[in-house]
This record gives sequence, C-alpha cells and structure tokens, in this order.
Amino acid sequence: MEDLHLLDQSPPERRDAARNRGALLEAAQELLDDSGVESLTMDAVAQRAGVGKGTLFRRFGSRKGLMGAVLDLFEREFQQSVLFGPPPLGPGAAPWDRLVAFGESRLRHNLRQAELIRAAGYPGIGNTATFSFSSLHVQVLLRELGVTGDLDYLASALIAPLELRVFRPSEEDQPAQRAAHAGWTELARRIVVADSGGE
Amino acid sequence: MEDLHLLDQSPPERRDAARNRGALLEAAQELLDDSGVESLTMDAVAQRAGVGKGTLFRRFGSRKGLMGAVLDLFEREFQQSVLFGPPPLGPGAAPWDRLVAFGESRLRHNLRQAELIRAAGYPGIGNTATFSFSSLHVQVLLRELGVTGDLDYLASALIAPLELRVFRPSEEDQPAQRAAHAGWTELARRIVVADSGGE
DNA sequence: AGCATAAGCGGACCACGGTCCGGTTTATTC
DNA sequence: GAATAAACCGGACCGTGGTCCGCTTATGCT
Repeated sequence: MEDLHLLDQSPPERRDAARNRGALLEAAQELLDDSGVESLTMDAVAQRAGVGKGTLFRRFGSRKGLMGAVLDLFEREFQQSVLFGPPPLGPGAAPWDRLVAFGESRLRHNLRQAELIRAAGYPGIGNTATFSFSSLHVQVLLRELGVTGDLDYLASALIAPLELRVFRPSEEDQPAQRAAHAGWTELARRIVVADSGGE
Repeated sequence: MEDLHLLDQSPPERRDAARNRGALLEAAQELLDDSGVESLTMDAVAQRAGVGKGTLFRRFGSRKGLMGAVLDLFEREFQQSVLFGPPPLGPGAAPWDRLVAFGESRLRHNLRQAELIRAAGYPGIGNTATFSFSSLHVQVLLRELGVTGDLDYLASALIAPLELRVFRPSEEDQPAQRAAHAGWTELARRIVVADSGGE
C-alpha cells in the first residue's frame, strides 16, 4: 500500500525518512507507556530510535509537534469509529442517539489522552483538522435534528465542554465522569428542544 | 491597608519580599508592554527588577506562574466590575441582561489577554479560583432565571465556549467577535428557555 | 542591645528544547 | 553506471527554564 506512490504528485518521502519517522513515533510511544510524559525527552526519543536529534526536529518540528503526531494516531482511530464504526456512534442510528454517543465517546477519548493533551498544549482545540471534524459531525447531526440558527457556533459550543478541564476532572473518577456525561446530554437536549417549541 | 497584618495568623511577608514581588510584577508587565510575550525571559525579569533569579522562582514558581500572576491582576479587575461595577454587568440589572453582559465582557476579556493566556498554558480554565468565580456567578444568574437541573454543569458549559479558541479566533476581527457574541447569546437563550416550556 | 533562628536572597550550575552546518545517502539525468 | 543535484542525517552548540546551597537580612526572645 505504501508502494503505490505513483499517484502522489510530490515524491512523498524517502525510504529512510519513512523508516525513521516510524521508528521515532514508536520510540515516543514506548517512552510514554514506559514512564509517562515527563520522560519524553527529545534526546531520549532520538537515541531510542537510533537517530540524530536534528532528524527528530526536522520531522516533527518541536516537542509539541511530536506529541501532536502521537495524538493524531488516536484521533484517526476515533474518527474512523465515528465515520465507519458500529452504531450508535457510527452511522445507522438515529441522529439523537448518535449525538449522545458522540458526547460520551469524545469525553472518554479526551480523558484517556488527558496527560498527553495537556502536555501538548491542548492541540485538540485549535488544531483545525481535529476540531473541525468534530464540529462538522455535530453540525450535521444538529441539522438532522431540525435545529436552526447558527449551527456552526452551536456545534462548537457543544463540543467545548467536552474538552479537558471545563469540569474539574478528577480523572479516573467514574461517578464524576457519569455526571459529566449526564450533564452534557442535558445540555444537548436543551439546545435541540428549543427549536421544537417546547418539550 | 497593607499594614493591618495584625489579623493575619502567619506573619504575611517580609518587607523586602513584598517590595521585590512588586518590582518583579512591574518589570514583567513592562517587558510585556515593551516587546511581547517572547521577550519575557526569566533572566530578563529578574535583572530588570534588580533581583536574583532564585528570588523570582521562589515567588512565582515558574514562568507560567509569573504569567498567571500577571493575568490575575486583570482577573481581579474583571471580578470587581462583575461584583461592584455598573449595570448591566454589575448588580442592579435583570438577570438575563446581566448574563448577556457577562458573556460579552468575558469574551472581550479573554481576547484582550489572548497572547498571555496562551503562553501561560490556559490557566484560566482549570485555575480553580478564576474559573469557579465565573461558574458561580453564571450559576446564580441561571437560578434567578428559573433554570432547573444540574446548574453547576450548565454554567460550566456556558462558560466553556467563551474561552479561547473554541471558535477560530481571528483576534481583532470585529465582525467575528460580534458573531461570537450573538452565537453565545443564542446558546444562553436556548438553555434558559428550555425550562419555561417553550418560547 | 545581642543572640538565635528562620526566611529571604542570588548567582553558579544543570538539563532540555531547539538550531546549524558539514558530511552522507538517495533520486535524477545523460 | 557515473555525475549532479537535492534531500536527509546527526551531533556539537546555544539559550532559557528551573534547581541548589552558602550567604545575608529580618524578626523574636532574653
């Protein structure tokens, strides 16, 4: 699959470069799993991947960039399950159910990656690609639910409180997590219901 | 006013320490006004305040801590005008009007401090003191408006989209800013209205 | 006042993120 | 397949955030 670069216009990446990129990402993840974000030193990553520091920076630009790349791996997974996964998160369920599922799933996603997200400087919010995917998805669901008005804004506003730290997150705290999800669902209900002229 | 430390249980701060703290904050602000966040080097601040680096770190803990302290100055101002300032932001206006005014004011506040807030690692959200002030205030207003349910969560959710970067902020872009405010007001309306059984 | 104790102080020092440039590997052209 | 050009590589190097420890200064007690 990697070999069909015939279609790409710009010769995509040299073989060694690709190999190194992989090795670097892998090394980064190993270090993370091993001993947390703090141990993710650029020197350490480079050394572990058997590569010079310059290369590491060339490929990822900065420490945050590297973290962003790692996060991106998980983000892709998430997007996959939204677009192609099983209902109710994936296609096939009723819009409202998909919306609720989205809230819960996204919340969990963010909590699981909390440490990295924080260390990476909250790239999720503000990272156009990541953010606008969620925003667009919610926007579509809202439209299907008959919501009118500035859907773009409403969607963003609905996503915002799912992002880290809007509720005081005693991470791992299951009841708190449940309350957060319940609260969010209630928020969504209010936004949706306002269009149908009362309950 | 500073002299009545008789009531404080722990002798609050040595005179030289207080002086230095002031000098450091002043120096930091001067550097910021002078040439932006980038030039806010810890060495530079210390030197400008005529103080050793160790002292600077003792007082503020870290670079982010220092930035947080500077932001805190503005935050206090903001809180003052919410608690004691003229209506509609301050007390005396109808709850709904106060809520709308709060949204606009907070949005402007965040945009004005954008550079610092970002550099300080978004201390506003998650900084318990700052955040819970806004949250509590909005919570009270919602209650006055007859909203029922998890007011704590709803208040937080309402504040979240005012925080930086939930809408793509072309800072200084006035129409965008207006749209953001309009969107937020509409969001608030939906949250409030859902309790009164339709329009 | 003078002493004892604690808090404040500051600059030498360290670690890590990020840059730079000479050497090397890969692709392209004849 | 050799020559040329371009991209890649890597480690020496630098600046800045943060720590540490011996010295200084304020405060409380007798």
